[in-house]
Amino acid sequence: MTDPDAPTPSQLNAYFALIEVSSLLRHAVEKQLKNAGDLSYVQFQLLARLNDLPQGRTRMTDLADGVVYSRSGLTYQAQLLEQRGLITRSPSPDDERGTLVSLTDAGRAVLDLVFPGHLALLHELFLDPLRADDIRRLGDILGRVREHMRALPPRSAAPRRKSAD
Amino acid sequence: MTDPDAPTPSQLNAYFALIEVSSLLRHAVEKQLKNAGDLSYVQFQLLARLNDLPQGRTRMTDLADGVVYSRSGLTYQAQLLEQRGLITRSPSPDDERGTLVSLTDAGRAVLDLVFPGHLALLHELFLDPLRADDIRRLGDILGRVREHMRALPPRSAAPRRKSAD
DNA sequence: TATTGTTATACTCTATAACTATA
DNA sequence: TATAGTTATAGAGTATAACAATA
Repeated sequence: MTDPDAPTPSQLNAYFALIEVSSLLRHAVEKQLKNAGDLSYVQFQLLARLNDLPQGRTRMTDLADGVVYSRSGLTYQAQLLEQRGLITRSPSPDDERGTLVSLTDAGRAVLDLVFPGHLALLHELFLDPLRADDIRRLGDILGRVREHMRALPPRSAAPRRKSAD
Repeated sequence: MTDPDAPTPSQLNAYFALIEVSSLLRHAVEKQLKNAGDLSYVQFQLLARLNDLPQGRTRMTDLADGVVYSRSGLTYQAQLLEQRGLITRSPSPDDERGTLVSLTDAGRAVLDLVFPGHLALLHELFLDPLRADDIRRLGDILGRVREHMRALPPRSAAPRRKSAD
């Protein structure tokens, strides 16, 4: 009755809407990426992230940051991408333990191949029904949540310590 | 240069924030549900949906609605839940082809077991950093996106027609 | 002929732990 | 001793197509 955690209708509404929207969006995007360039969403994220880096390369660990899952999962995806010639991996000169990941021209080509459809879908599903100020506000609010989550002790994407929880 | 689909920084910001927030939230929630009640997120959604129905039961197809994936996927999850005694399946009297799914007492018990932690996490990760009016606004905006998506010809959760795309 | 649901199957992804090597 | 990354392995989830039964 006085459960402090009992969510208000407004809170539930926001939660459910977030879950359903992100889940539908992700599902549709995954399909598009698969069809257009035979990429999984994670692979696309990795390539896109590399593409956004000025130098076009990083260490594995930095690449994984925020893509949320285990080291072995990253290695697995990197292997697939390397086999397809979309990235290269080479030992880091600075730290001999590290691996530098680079986007290849072929990798950039796949991104180019996939991007138009990706953007079209993004508009069709997500952006079109919203006004510019809605979008700003949405980004603002979710941006704050993101900062909050990033600042929390990592429950999920724990670096390597003893998995709390 | 004049690509009509080129997203503005504000649009990109909203998109990336949505993806990261939902993905971190989902990851954390999945972990909690697994630990607290050995439920996958989908299983939780199915049980919760059944729990919200006044009669406590529906047909498979209606249960799948919005949980976004294939019929066989639903059958798979329903099998797991039935094996654990959390739901029952029985032939529908109205339509002999249909299957009625019901939540059992054990199913309700698992939900009760899992709910407190679920809500706590929801607050900790998602709701706490937001003001009440942010949450209202967020639910409003995402609610509109949701309606928009639902109204679109189903690319992903296509009922059964010839899979477009 | 269309629809409901199941089955068989193959594949992708993820996580855990053990391991190598460098710092 | 801690960190970067890989490997081995095992399990969970998903999709496709073929199928049976009913409408």
